[in-house]
Amino acid sequence: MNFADRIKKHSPQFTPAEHRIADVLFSSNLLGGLDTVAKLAERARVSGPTVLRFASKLGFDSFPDMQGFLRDDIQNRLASPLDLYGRQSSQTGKNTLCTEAADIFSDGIKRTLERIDTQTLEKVADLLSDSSHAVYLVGGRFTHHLAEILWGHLHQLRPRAYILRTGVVSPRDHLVDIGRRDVLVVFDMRRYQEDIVELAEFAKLRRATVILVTDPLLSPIARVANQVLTCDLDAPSPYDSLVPMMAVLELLVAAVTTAAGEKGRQRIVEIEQLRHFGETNSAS
Amino acid sequence: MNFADRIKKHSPQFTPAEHRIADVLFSSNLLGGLDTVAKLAERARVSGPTVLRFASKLGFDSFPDMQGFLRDDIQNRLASPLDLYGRQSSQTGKNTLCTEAADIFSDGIKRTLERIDTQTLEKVADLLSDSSHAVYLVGGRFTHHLAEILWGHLHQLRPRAYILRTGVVSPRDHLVDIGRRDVLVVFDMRRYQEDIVELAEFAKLRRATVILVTDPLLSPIARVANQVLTCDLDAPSPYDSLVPMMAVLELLVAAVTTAAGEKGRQRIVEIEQLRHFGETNSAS
DNA sequence: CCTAAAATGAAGCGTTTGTTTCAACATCTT
DNA sequence: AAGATGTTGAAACAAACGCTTCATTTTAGG
Repeated sequence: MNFADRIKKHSPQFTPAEHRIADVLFSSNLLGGLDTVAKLAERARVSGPTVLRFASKLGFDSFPDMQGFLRDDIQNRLASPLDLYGRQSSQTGKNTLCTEAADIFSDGIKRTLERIDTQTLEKVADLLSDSSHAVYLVGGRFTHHLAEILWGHLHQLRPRAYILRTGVVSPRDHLVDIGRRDVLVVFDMRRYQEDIVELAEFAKLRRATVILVTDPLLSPIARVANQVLTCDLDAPSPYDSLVPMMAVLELLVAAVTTAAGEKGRQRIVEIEQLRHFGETNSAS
Repeated sequence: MNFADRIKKHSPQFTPAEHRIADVLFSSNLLGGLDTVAKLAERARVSGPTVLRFASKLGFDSFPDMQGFLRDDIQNRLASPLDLYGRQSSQTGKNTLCTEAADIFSDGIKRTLERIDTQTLEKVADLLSDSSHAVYLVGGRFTHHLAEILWGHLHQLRPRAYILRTGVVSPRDHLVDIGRRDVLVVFDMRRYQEDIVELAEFAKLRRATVILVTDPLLSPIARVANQVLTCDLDAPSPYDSLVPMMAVLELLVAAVTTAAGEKGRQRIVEIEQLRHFGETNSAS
């Protein structure tokens, strides 16, 4: 139930002063409820305690408690305009799950990419394309695969790009060579894994540059990261979505490709030649 | 000038910690700014003073001053429904790469998901949720990682889901057990790899059901596949994009989660318990 | 490598806040 | 009219807040 409904539900039990508070709230799109008790009381021409009784009558344990609920409510309302557009189009089409999913994904990507500022993107692209230092990549349970994919692209564009895997040599051991001017790219979304956090902290200890790709709740790594890119998680399933993070990844690839320039192109040609050499050798 | 523009205007002068605050604000539709200094600081993983310096850097006399401005700003946004659309105009082609990329990705996803018809989706979801047969997953050079991710989800929802990797046991050898009622999911996009094609043909020979996720140019596997899902490839870089394919993958997860129903939920609980058991055991 | 400058957070301060108590007031009942 | 019931705000209080100071850490330049 949203906040407005909650007020309407209890309005029969309101006293005159409480009705005045409700009026003030409605006339401000409920936003007046985010002010202080004193300010709201003044606007409704009632006293502080009356405002508090109002909040408690709505079933909240405290005034800040009510404000928290109200914030969530308003956040929903700010996010919903897209829902309206989505529902309109879904009436013409048949298949709700697909169109709904498309809207969720599009929305997540748009918000995620809009959040990225040019400066950060350029800085990250520079760091990833500069082959005078090494780049290490690592990710968590699911995000590891994104690290692998970025590695696949990065490897084509520049030398000294390494992926950290759990294997015979542990990621931590692999990082033993990381140094001052090197870069560690970490993909970490919620249920932030301790081992990944430790890894990032170790890299930071070695004074490496840490680039973090995470969700808006921010991995603990954000504290030590030099550059942070946040990606929405909204999915049509109960799980978190990797789609916006994948979009960010490919945006980075695009930026790095540009930044790598001629050097990168030459390297791709070399790799191509090497691959054909291998194929013709093993195929025969 | 609205609040978002004000942040963007000052963002070049931001320190890393301040950038993190900006990220948290944007990812909450700026609503996080109405919280207390301490709460906002905690969410951005910075200290209180940093939040105050952030507010003062934006030109506000105090934090409550900033909140007042922000409340007005949000009220304006609530009054006019054109929210996301209006934001582009306030920037007018500043960071074109990001907005352009967002459009490319959104379009790719929308076209891809609109193409999927309900029948195919349901059939695939049924096949993937039915644990009376085994499900094998495989992918190419890049798409392998998508197969891994789908496996990660599928494994949580049902038994007998296997990923084919190149290792000590080759994918081909691993498939030796595949039978009439089993399912092979293949991710294959252009530069269709021969080994993957052969694998699919082998599975078909064994009369298994083949589900193919590919690009609109269609992998050769489409000839033998029982169900085909096509995904656009348009990326902001010269490479092919995996974003729409990732979207399809997560759509499948959503559909399978629904189809798996109570059985799937029980399995998740079991896995959770097992994981905690392992943690408490190894942590001590 | 070292040093100057910038960035950041811990601790503490004074203020404001939300909250409680209780007396004054209004309204309704008999 | 007098009491009972419900409503309201002034005052006092403890908790939480925003804010300042300053030492520490981090970064950048020679």
